[in-house]
Amino acid sequence: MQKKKRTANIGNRREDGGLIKDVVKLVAGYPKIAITVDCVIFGFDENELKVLLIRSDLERFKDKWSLLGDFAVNNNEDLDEAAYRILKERTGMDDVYLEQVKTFGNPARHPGGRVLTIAYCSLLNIQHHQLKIHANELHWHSLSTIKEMAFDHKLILDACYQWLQKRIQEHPLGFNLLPDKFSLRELQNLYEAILGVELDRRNFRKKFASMDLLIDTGEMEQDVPHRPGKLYQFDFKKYQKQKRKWIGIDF
Amino acid sequence: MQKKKRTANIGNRREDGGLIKDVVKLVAGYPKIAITVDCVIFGFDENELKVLLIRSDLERFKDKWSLLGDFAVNNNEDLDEAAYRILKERTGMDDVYLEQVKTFGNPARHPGGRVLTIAYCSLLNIQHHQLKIHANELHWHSLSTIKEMAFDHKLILDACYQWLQKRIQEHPLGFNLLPDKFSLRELQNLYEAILGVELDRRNFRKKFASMDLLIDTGEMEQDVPHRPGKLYQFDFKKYQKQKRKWIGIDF
DNA sequence: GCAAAAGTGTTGTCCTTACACCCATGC
DNA sequence: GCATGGGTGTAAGGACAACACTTTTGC
Repeated sequence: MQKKKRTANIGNRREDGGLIKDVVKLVAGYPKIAITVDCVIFGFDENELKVLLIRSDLERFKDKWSLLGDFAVNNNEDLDEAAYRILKERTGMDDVYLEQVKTFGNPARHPGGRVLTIAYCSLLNIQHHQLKIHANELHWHSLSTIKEMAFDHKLILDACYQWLQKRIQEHPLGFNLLPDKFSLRELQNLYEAILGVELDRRNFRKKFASMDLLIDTGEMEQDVPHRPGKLYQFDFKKYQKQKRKWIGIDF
Repeated sequence: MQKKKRTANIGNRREDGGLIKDVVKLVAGYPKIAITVDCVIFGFDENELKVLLIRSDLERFKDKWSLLGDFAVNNNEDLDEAAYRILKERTGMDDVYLEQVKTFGNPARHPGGRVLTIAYCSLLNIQHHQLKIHANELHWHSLSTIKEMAFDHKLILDACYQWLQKRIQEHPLGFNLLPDKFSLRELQNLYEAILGVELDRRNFRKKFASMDLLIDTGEMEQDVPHRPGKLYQFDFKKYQKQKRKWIGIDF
């Protein structure tokens, strides 16, 4: 509002109606700020949703937990690549599911100055992906035990959790949290843990049976102190083929 | 991978186990890049979804259309505020619906160097919000006529359109595209235009009737060459109260 | 044989879909 | 009076919710 004059110069347009030729100079003339990519990494273990955190190493946030992140976009990498790189560097883990969730830019969110953070959400199977790096007390936390965190990381975590709750109902993301082969009970526990509700076992099984996207491996659970359940795999190929567009109005 | 050594310095952690005290210096030491906020502004007119664009004033993109955006986060403003400011500056419009959609960071997306863009989606009623600024041939385009655009703006536009298609089915966003008082026919036209489908009139009306979120204003359409329809308002207050959490699995 | 979880069907209710006729207005 | 869209109801089918008993295994 009081910056009307500024915008005539700062915007990518000129008042004389001519075209801008030197785009490098144009971009160079603009303010720049620091960027981080932070990953909210969810796992599932002991029927609980877990999140992978480290101890903040800022004096300011002593004893507080922090998401895995790093200053990024330094190199010639896309945002998604930056997120993968950070995940790899910080945990030694590879081949994990990653998706961009939201960008956080509150001017006061970092005590060291303006820092923009692009939050990614990651889902992985705790068994398959052993942590290979253990700096900063990197380990898994039950979601329910997390109260305060460094920076605005609690805000980011909450946003990613809400995103997950919604997303898992519409897309088959959840399988990334489970072993390749899983029982229906494990699958149901996963949904119950994420959504925070109890589901009817029969209806749950019927639902997945009717989708016809689970492959019966012929194998059974091992070493369980009760009747073993069948193990299934999710048929990603089939899902890709038959993805359908939902049309409806519901709010 | 080949940057293992670098990350030990670049990451916000230190190998000696000590805590970082000077956070300002820490942030200052990191690479910074330019940020823009770009707005995909949708309107609805003549039963078509429209989007507000300007002519790019970069020689490089001569004659190409561009989203409304600006270099941002210069001031002490949050991202949402920056988006509002840009909208106001570029169009003179105020009080519009705005939501963050996605951040784009491909290293090659701007010819002038690395520029990160946070895309916002905006919905407004073309009648209510008259354009007050007309620089750069700012005007409304039918979505279907837009082929090429400057930068990766077509990609951003497509992402926002997909976002809108999904979002409008789950949230009462659409009313932002309509006048305060609207007929059921207008509402249905809106949904049909956005979703690209035909809907059954009776079922559509029944659906909204059963929601009980439309207030009958008692007024009727004026100057229509046929039987005038009733005019309704959306009951935002009531909606806020009864928002319910959807639990289901569907993919 | 007991504990613990696997596996399985039916019924009622609700939501969705498909479909056709009369009504009010402008011209 | 005719063209145009407004307004309405019903029946069939599909999805979802609620609910209980038998089976298999480990101990």
